[in-house]
Amino acid sequence: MDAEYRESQLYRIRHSAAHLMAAAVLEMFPEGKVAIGPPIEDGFYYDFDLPRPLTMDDLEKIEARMRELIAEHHDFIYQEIDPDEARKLFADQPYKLELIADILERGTDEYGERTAQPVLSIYKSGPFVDLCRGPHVANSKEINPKAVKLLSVAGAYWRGDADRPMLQRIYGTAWPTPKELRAYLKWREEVQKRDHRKLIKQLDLLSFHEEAGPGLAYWHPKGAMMRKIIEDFWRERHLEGGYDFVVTPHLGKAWLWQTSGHLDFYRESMYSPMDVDGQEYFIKPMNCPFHILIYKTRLRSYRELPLRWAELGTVYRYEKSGVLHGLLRVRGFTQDDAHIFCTPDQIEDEILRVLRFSISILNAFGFEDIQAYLSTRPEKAVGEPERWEQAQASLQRAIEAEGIAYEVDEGGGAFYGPKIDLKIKDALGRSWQLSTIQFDFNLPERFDMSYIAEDGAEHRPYMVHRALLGSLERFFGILVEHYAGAFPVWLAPEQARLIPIADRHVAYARQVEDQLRQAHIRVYTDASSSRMNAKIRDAQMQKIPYMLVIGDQEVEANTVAVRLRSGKRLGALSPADFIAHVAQAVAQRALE
RNA sequence: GCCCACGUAGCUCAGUCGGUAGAGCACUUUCUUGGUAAGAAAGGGGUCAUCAGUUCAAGUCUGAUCGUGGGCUCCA
Repeated sequence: MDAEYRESQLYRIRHSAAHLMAAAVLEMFPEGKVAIGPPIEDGFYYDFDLPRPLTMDDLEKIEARMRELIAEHHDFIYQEIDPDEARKLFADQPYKLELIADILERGTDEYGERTAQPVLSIYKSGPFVDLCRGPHVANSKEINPKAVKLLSVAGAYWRGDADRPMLQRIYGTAWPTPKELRAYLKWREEVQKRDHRKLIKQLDLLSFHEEAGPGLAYWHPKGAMMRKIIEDFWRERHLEGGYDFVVTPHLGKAWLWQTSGHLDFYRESMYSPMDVDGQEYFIKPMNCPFHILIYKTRLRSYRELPLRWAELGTVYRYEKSGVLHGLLRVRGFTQDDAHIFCTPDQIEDEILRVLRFSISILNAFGFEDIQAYLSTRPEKAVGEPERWEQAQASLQRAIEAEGIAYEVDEGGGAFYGPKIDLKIKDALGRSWQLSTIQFDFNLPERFDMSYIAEDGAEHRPYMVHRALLGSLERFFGILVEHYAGAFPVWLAPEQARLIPIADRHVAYARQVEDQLRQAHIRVYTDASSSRMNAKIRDAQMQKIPYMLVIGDQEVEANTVAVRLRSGKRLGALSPADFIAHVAQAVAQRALE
């Protein structure tokens, strides 16, 4: 949340709306307890401890009451108070008492942020008084009652702590004008329409099976076709980018995971071990230890570094049941993983190279808006400080050399090394983290990796993990939402559908189909008994880029009548011309 | 994992007060052979997520389990 927003009138409107919502809720539940209620991106929430779960009916009543409160033109009055007054005022509000204690003892405000001076302040608006630092609107008339809407109820832990009570959080949104509210609600609808969980079903791309285990994706022929296209592209680019490929097993003995440290730090996210001949084996949650074993099969010379080893490695992680979410959070997924092993003086070049490589691949998939996040050394960390310094400097210089916008998360790195994450913005303006480029000072140590340097002595190589798309499953889900299922021609699982108007045109359609297939166009003939209109509708709903209508005229002239999914018609083209047209669209990665 | 909600045909959903289940689409068959987003008719299709319980009687009420959704926590 940026500083500009915090200073804005909109922020005040939302914050004040949250207070009025709390007022309405307390009228409904006089014995209810209030927690906190800040503005957030696109709206606000307030957390409550109430005697019963809220329903959508309640929400409507609360919203109606909020509008009345707004219309009553209450002033929001700021007042500083001393601790005793505060404790008295909020005597029956245990969450507020806890906040008061925190503010006084820890010098934090009600959101847990440090403040210069512990100041207790309240805001009064009508009958409702809240412990609050503000800011608020001066009077509720600054809130447009028709630009406020309550959206949902959800559970939320007090202070975000899973060991503390579960509260009920009401989410709402508020905007300067009803028009902006409508635009926001429309955007939310668009988000729902593009939901990949819906689209992968409608477009017959993937499925999940509760009988066979949650969080495990099944790729149908069309989904698998797209995955093949993505993988082929990925491999080709990696060859051009100087990578070699490795392939490693899906499981390994406990020794491997003890050595890597996963069993110490990560065990609760790993699938339970299986007993094989009295030995514990684990399904892999990561590929790195396997790549290291390959590295260690012989002595390595500085002359053969850097090594860049890539693998589409399928890993399994036991994610908690409540966090699974379509393709975006699964338990089995394929990382587009690679590890770079290099010498200290190669680091700078390697990082720049991998960053450029990553950006060019993201661009190819239609993601142009990229931001970088640099995470640096946390308090608890392994590895020599000089190495951290060098690694962080090389990361930062690479980002700056590429001229992409970035933010630094000081101390936000993993204990084993600093990293750059790349986030893209999709067609709806939402950010998704895709690429990650991270140093690892831990594993080379634990596995005692080395190379022989010019001086004839053993040295520890630098190791960089990187994934560009992240996981193929998640990336696929993001692609589906980005394109709303209408994929660019090069990615579309079915690029063209032949639509014979009557049965007598089917034979010619089959002939064209064969011709197009020889040109590697992914094409199918709709030979059903439906009318042409129905066939077109079906192809439209499947978001197929090209519909090729074939009737008497086309058979006669040896052409196809080309319709795009936009509704635009290209007229009659010979099969050869159509092939050339598609080749062009594929080369340009055009949407058409 | 936690809070709340939900789970009915392949899909999207309806099902009132507890009285043995319905629609549209899809599918099959027949008729229709058409010119750029749904031609018509007939037919098949259900252990109402699963397992227990209450009841003369459960899709409907209760509990547990599994799964899904909105969030929270987590994502070294």
